[in-house]
Amino acid sequence: MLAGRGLRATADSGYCNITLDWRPLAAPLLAEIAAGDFGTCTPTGRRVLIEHTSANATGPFHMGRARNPIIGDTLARLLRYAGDEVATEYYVNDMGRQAATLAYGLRHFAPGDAPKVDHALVECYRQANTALEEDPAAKEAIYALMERCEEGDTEAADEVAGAAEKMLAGMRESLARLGAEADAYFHESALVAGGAVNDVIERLAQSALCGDDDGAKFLDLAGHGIAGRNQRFFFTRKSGLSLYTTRDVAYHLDKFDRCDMALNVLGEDHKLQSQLLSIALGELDAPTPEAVFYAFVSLPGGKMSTRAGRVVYLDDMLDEAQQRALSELEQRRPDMASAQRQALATAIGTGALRYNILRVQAEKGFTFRWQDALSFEGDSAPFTMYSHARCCAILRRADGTPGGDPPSELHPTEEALLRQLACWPATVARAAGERKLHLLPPCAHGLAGALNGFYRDCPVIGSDAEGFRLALVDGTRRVLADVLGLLGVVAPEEM
RNA sequence: GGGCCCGUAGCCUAGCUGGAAAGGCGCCGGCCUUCUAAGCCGGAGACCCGGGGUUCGAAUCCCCGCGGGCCCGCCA
Repeated sequence: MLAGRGLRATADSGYCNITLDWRPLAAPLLAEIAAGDFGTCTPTGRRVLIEHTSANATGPFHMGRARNPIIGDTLARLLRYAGDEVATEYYVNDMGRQAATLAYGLRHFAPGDAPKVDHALVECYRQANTALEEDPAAKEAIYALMERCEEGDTEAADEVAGAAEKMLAGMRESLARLGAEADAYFHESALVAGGAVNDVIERLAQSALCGDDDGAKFLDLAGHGIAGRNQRFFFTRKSGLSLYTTRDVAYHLDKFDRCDMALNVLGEDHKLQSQLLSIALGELDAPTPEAVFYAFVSLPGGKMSTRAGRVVYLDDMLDEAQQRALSELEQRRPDMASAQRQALATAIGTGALRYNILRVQAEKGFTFRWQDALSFEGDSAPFTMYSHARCCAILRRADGTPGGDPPSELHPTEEALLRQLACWPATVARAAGERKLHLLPPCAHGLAGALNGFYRDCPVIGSDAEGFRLALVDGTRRVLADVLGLLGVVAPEEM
C-alpha cells in the first residue's frame, strides 16, 4: 500500500522519524472500509467453544462475578469477528453440594419477597447454608441428597436439578440484560446420567500415576510441577463417587467432540483447578483447554461478601446505570419519544457497564466505586456512542454522496482520524490473537476522540471536500459501529 | 510454610517481546447565533513500590525484599 506513496524520514534528537503522506492513502483506505469487511479476517473454519460464567446457581450475580460473562461474551464476539466459528456455553452445576443445599433450602425455607426470582430464592439458600453448618440433621440430609444424585436416583436428581434451574432462570435474566446469554447451557447432571463420568473414572484409574488412599483414587502429580509437596489430585472419594473436577474432565472430553479449541473464562481462584484438569486430560491423551483468568472485583471496604452483606448486585448496577442514563436523556433530549428514550437509556446503561469492565486488563483486580462505574464522560461507552451518533447525524443531513478525492492538503484532524482508522485491523488481530480485550476500549476512545476533533475543525456539509469528508465520516461510523459491536455496546444513530 | 497474579501523577488505568512515560477522573482557565457541549482547547500534577544486577540504554528483563489479591479439601 505504501509503495510509491509519500514517505518522509527526518532525524530528530537521535531518532529517525518517518512521516507518512496520508493524502494518497486516504481514498484506498476509505474504499476498503466502505467495502464492508475492514478489520474482519478470512474465516478460519476453526470451531471455538467458549465456556463462560458457569456460576453455581446459588444466588444473583454480583459485580465480582459479572466480569465473567462480560469477558466471555466479548471474547466470543471478537473471535467470531476475527474469523472463527464460535459458540458459547454455560456449564450448569446442577448437582453436588451447593445445588443440593439450595434444593434443601427450597424445601424447608420461605423465599424472600424480592420480585426477581434469584433475589427471592437466595434467602432459601442462605438459611440452608446456616442449617448445613449448625444442624447435623440438615447436613446429613443435604449430603444424602447429593449422593443419591450421583448414584443415579432420578427423583433426587430431578429435585436438585430443578432447584438449580429455578435459581438459574433469574440469573439468566441478568445475563440477558447484559447481552451476554450463552448459546447453550450444558448440565453437569447429564454427564453422570449418561455414564461419561464413570468412563472417566475407569480410564483415569488405568493411569500409571493412579494411586489409592483408603478407596479414594488419585493421580500422583509429583512429576508435574504442582505446587506443594506430595500433591495428589483425587478423582474419586472413598465411596467411589466422583468429584467436581472428575466431572469437569468428562465435560471437556464432551466439548472436544464438538470443537477444535476450548476456551474457558475463569476467576483466578480456579487456576490450580484448571491446571489439574489439564493434567488429567493429558493423562487421557485428550487436548487441553485454554483459559483466560480474571482477578476479582472488590469494594472500598474489602472484598465482596454476601454473608457480610457487602455486595453490589449486577441487577442493581444495571438499574442505577440505566436510570442515570434516562435522566440524562430527559434533560438533553426532551424532544425524543419516551419509548426511544427508554431504549436508549437501557443501551447506554449496559454499555457503560460493559465498557468499564472491559477497560481493565483481566488479570488486574480493581475496586468497584459507584461514581466511577457511573461516569458517562471521558473514556466511557457513552463517549464513543455519542461520536457514532454524530457521524450518523452528519450523514443523515447531507445530500451529497460519499467519495471523491481528498482536499489538496489534509487538515491535521483529518489525518489523525485516518490514522486511527488504519490501525483497526491490527488492533483486532492482536486483541484476538492475544485474547487482550482491554485493547479494544482505547481504540474506541481514540477513534471517537479523533472524530470529535475533526468535527470541530472540519465542516463537512457544504465544504469543498464534502464528498471526501462524507466518506471519512461514513468510514468512521462503520469502524466505530464495529468496535462497539465487539464490546457488546449498541451503536445508536441518535443520542 | 509453598505456588501464581498485581504494584505507573490525589484517584482509575495503558505502556511491560528493552530505545522520547500515555489516556481518563478530579482540579484550574477558556469555548455553545455554525453538521448534537455526554463535546473541544489550554494548564498544574510521576525520580514508573524499595534495593541490587544485566545492558550503550530498564517502567519494561533477572535476583532479593515490601505491600495487596488468589490458591494449596476424599468442597464446588
